[in-house]
Amino acid sequence: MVATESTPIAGRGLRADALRNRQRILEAARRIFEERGVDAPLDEVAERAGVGAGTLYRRFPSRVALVEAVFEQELAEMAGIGEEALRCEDPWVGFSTYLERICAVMAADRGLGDLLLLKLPASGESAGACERHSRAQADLLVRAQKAGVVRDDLVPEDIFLFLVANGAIARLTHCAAPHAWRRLVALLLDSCRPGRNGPLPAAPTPLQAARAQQEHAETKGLRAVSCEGSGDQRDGRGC
Amino acid sequence: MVATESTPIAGRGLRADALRNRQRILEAARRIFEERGVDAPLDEVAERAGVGAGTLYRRFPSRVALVEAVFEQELAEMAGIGEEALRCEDPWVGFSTYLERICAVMAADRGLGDLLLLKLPASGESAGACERHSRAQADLLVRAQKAGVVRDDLVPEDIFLFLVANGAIARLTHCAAPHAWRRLVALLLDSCRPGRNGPLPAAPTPLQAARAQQEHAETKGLRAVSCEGSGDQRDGRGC
DNA sequence: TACCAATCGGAGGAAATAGTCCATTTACTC
DNA sequence: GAGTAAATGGACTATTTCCTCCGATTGGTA
Repeated sequence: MVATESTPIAGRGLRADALRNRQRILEAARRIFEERGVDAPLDEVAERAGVGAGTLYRRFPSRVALVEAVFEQELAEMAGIGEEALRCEDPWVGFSTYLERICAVMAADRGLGDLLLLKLPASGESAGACERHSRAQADLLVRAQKAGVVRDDLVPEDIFLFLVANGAIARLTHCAAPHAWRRLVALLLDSCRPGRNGPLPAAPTPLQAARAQQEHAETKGLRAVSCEGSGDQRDGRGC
Repeated sequence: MVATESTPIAGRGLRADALRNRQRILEAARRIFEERGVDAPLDEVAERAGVGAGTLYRRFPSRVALVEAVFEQELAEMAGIGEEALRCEDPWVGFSTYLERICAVMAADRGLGDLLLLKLPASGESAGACERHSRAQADLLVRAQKAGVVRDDLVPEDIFLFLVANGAIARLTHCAAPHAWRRLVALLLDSCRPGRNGPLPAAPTPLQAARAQQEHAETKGLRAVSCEGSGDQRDGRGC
């Protein structure tokens, strides 16, 4: 395995000025992704970092590489939110505060919000954190169900649906009604309580959810590299 | 008032070939908006219609004009869905089937889905239909609340939140899990039932919802015309 | 038929974005 | 302090999309 930019000791072996620029790029990208999402123009990142476009592209050959480097730490923190909620004794409090906290993150940081809804292609380093996060989500749900405080017919993929919904509200109402997402989350949490509810339509399968996340990544300019000779025909809805 | 293209007898007075082309443009736009949303490239509409870009722009000087002409009828039909649900005797059935039907429309037609979430600037003709639709939505909600089958703390703006959520799910999972939206709608409907629910965070005010819809329209390339000397500074998140 | 105003269509300018290239500059090594 | 490989940055190409302009064409009429 080649030591890439996203290796733990990232950027080791770079010349001092290169290392400095790398850091400035990461900081600029962090802020710009936060404001505009992970599909923000990279030229703008370069400009804000005070480097040329060439420098940015040499350091991070693809948007995926940059996004991974920028959010490496945050991704782990989000998994941490899930694991922390699991340490909460009350299963309902754990489940509900997890959802509230993660949705708050999405509302406050558009880049992280994007990241929670997509699957990075070949996400070498970040894969571990994503894996931990997914497991924490599923554990939170199952624990709450076993305790009888969440309806039994929910599956982990429903959390993905919740996050998609929350992200959309947060994006759309960010300026006009910055707290609208809280209301949606409260309503969704209500709908999670067990009760006299009829049968639900089928949830997405894990595979379907993963494919949706992957397709979403592509719309954000995070397509996998290589793929030589890609036809790249963009038909109507990409199906 | 000048007789514009979107006058009831649209296109009256045009030469025969111009009228024919106008129709072909509308049909092409209808299909392309359905597949890709109302922000699809107009050049593609022209190409599919088999006319030059100039012809399209002469006939419909702005994207707004084209969108209005294309969806004039559908907009009225959507208001009709609401009014039809009001004629349903059971307030809950009316409310829930309205939501299901309108969400189904959004899932099946991305253009209409877009349209339901935004406010067209100066929507001359379509304003009436939108007005009817909003009133029907509010009436459905209030009637269900008076009958005690929907919790009292919901407001009409919550329906907007529901539609935003549904639109996001529909878009994101359209290929991978085409029926996922049904599950979200079912969950949201559950959350509308009255019960032992705690207080909800504040809903967007009508003004806030309207502003969100308007801002959303702008991101779809549906900005109002004129506005001479517009500064047009696009800062980070447009706030 | 013949005329002309209405219409056409596509060439092309402008803006935004992605990604490459290379002449110049600079940090490290000896 | 000089040499060299690394690093730089912005000019440049390509692409996409919007929108305008104008010479060529054609429908409707006399």
